[in-house]
Amino acid sequence: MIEQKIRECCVAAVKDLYHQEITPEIIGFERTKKEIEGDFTVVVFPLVRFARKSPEATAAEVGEYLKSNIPWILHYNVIKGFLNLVMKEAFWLDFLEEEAASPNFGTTPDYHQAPVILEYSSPNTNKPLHLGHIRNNLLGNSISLILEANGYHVIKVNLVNDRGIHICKSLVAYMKWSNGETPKSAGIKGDHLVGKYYVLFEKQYKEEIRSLTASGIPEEEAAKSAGLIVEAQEVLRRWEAQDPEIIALWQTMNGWAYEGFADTYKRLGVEFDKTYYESDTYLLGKALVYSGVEREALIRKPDGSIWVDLQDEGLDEKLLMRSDGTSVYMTQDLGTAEQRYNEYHPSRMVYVVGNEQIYHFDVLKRVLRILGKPSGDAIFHLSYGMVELPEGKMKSREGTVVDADDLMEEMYLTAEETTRTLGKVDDFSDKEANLLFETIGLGALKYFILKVDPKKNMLFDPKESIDFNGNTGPFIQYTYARIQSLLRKAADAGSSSFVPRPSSLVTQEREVIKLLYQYPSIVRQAGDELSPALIANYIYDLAKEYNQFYQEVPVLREEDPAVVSFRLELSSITGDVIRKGMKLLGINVPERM
RNA sequence: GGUCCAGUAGCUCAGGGGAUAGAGCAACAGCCUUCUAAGCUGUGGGUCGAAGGUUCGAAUCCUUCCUGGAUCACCA
Repeated sequence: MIEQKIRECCVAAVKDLYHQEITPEIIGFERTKKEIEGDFTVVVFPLVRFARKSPEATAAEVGEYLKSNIPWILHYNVIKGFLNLVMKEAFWLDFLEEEAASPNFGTTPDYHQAPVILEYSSPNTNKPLHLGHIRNNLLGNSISLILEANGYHVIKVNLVNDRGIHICKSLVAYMKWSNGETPKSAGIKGDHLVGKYYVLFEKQYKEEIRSLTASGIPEEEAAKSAGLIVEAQEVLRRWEAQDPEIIALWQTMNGWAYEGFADTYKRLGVEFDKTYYESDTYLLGKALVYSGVEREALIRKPDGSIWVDLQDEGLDEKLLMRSDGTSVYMTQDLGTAEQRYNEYHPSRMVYVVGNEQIYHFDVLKRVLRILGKPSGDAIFHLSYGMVELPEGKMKSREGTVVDADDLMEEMYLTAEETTRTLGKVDDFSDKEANLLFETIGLGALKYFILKVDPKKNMLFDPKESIDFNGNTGPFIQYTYARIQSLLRKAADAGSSSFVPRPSSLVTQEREVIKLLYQYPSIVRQAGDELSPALIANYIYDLAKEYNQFYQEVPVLREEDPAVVSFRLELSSITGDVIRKGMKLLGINVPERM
């Protein structure tokens, strides 16, 4: 890595020239800005106090030292405290031949012993997936691929929320009003059918509360005493008592939901190594909590409920077990964390969960620590921001939820319309064309979501369809398809595979190579920060740079066959990096579009 | 009220101690007899929420304030 070499050489320069010891980290090292001549820039301001000279003089002396000690440096220039280094072309050409052309470029060989457990998706069986889940799933899927590229063994797990009072609500509604309809008889996707009954319950429940309050009952009391909610609670009791009738219906309706989810996951392109169900895990953690009481790390209140007191740590008291001895979400999460930790001995357990649960994970880690469990330190909550609509947060009650299946279908249709209008598929078979629409539509959606920093909230306006021009998935896909078109034409013309070295590089070639050089460090950084956005923005920069090259520099039209051959090679490598980078985002690229 | 996150061009987003703050969209003006115009080039557009502070240097770090959001359930 040239950066390390240059940093070390700067340390040596300060030692030899100024007889001072410095550490490599204090040196500023970056890519040279585009308008200025140079490939890499050393910021020497931090060195001037050791040199006791002006920034310009320091930069010049260090520059001279670097040039005579690092053979790859051709020359340098100094602007204020910025030492701009120009590398020899051989440096870039060696890089292309020896690194970029390698199939493993940008991936680290498998070297991490302990796996990483990555939990994401975590749907609720009474609601179909919506845009928020899409972000979650795309992030989880992409992060798993990025971690794998960085040499980690990733175990992707899904924890399905398939029990609880909310699930019982859809059961009650179904028993009352369905007349036994099924996804098949209703012609509705399973998860949507279940969701329909959940919504119906909420609607009727609200109606019931309204009529109760109209007859003079306070709202709070009405919400508790309404017949529907009482029924749902009764169903929950029967469920916990394993009532065969309830269990059977519960299994049937959950089965419908899973069939629906499976379709959505498939179209989104996400998958899991293991699926956990809360109905299996909700009792886990109780023993942990009891042992915590015995060790007096937790508090049992007179009514029997168990709490953890985090007030010394600046938080509140938090319930861990109800007074009737039943467990809450936290109890279960304590249990599953321990279970996974003991099963896989992971180096990290990453949870892709929305930022509304920051407090939950904070408490979870603290409680595990209080209980003396090391699993708490392995937990990392990847908290991502919400997807907001122009009018604010998505609310299922107000019908402002953007459904995942609908959105994917819309993207497909928009892709089809745009593509047909442009006349791009006139010579495609139906099958090829449909595949292309899916690739472009889903590519646009995925890129749109993944290009923004996971931590930040993002805005989605359903009225404005996701763009296909500019900083978008289709733009990148188009660039890739263009490259493949060039390569096909060249292959047809029978150009040789021998790639001679060009006598010199034009600016556009050099800029593309410099960006290619960044790729491995971007992949590493994306792995360190668990941020697909870094890959997305990088691939965009690369595609944009390549397009400029493509537009301004002849490839096949070039007369010198050696230059043609080199430019094809550069194009081919760029195409490979675009494909690999997009793959890390879970986005496919088409050979033609 | 406590805690946490965010505020950068009209809009959506990059940049998270270094040079004159960048892209895309939208607007306007160019570029297809030549490798795919889902492209390329150019123009306009900014007191980086505000004020202080640290620093040779601050959009970036610290403090306070303003605005928006999240969260603080015997929900998950």
